[in-house]
Amino acid sequence: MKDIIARLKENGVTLTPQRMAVTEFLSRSRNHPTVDEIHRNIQRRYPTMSVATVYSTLKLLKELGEIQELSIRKRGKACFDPNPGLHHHLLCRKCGKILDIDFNHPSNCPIMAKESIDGCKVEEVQAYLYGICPECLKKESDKKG
Amino acid sequence: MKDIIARLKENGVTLTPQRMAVTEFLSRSRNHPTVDEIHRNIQRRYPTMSVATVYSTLKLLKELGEIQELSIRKRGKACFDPNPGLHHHLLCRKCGKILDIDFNHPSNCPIMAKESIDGCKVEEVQAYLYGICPECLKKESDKKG
DNA sequence: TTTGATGCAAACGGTTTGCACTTAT
DNA sequence: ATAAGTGCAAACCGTTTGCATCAAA
Repeated sequence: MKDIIARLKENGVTLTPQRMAVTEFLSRSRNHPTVDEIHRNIQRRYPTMSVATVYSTLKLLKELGEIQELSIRKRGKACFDPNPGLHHHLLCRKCGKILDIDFNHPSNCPIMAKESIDGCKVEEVQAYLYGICPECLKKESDKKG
Repeated sequence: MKDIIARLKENGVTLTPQRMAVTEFLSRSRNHPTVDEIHRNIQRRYPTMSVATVYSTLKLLKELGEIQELSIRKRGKACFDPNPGLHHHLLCRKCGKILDIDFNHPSNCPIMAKESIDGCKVEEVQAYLYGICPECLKKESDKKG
């Protein structure tokens, strides 16, 4: 969080209150917010905050490699991840939440052979797991007694 | 191809020329076409073919489990896969094509432990590999001499 | 005749764009 | 004075929807 602001400064980015607000909110969030979630939240403090600015800030942060946009969408809306590094995601089919999943593929997994799967050069892998999150699993087992 | 038509018939689906055309075209295609790709192609033979019908047919085929819609998009457009089974995809960052990738995770891969990754129950995995397709790899090595 | 599929056009919703206004250098 | 960022509204574009028309059982 501190570091990201520092890096933005280093990159000559003008740190306006709006950009700070987006950056801060996204850094704190763990639920891969959509544009309107970010926008609505920030509007509580900056009533004039516009969606256009949210979009432009997200674009900026993405280009600087500080955040990432997921390949998948929440009900048709883009969602953003403050962690730009490689990791995977689970989509809970009960509650719709998207959770970060950290795991490494074992060395005998074909996708580790980064040079050749079906003759393709693989540079990055994003796994989307579909299933049920711990919270919803707990609810289920509670119901059963 | 024959089988899918047969299965549709079994399911009591009215096999209109439009539905046949969509089904046929998608079955033959290997490049995960978008709605307008499907539409444009079919319009050559059925000039009155509407996008609405393409959408409704794709929805129908999806619900019957005969095709799948990918989680990712080609320039913002949904793309469809005639293979509804579990497999993965490579997105070529040179030419933008989406290729099918078939591989199985080894048994020591965490995502095979379907009960528990970070406390989540995993039911299905879709891996999106980002890299370079064989065709573009060839072009590259040809250039180098 | 009734049912359901089609085609058109309008509506919808997320995202992008253009432009006037503001702010900081 | 110049350059850059913001906010508003309109435009954009893929998708969905409503409805009149058409075809089949």
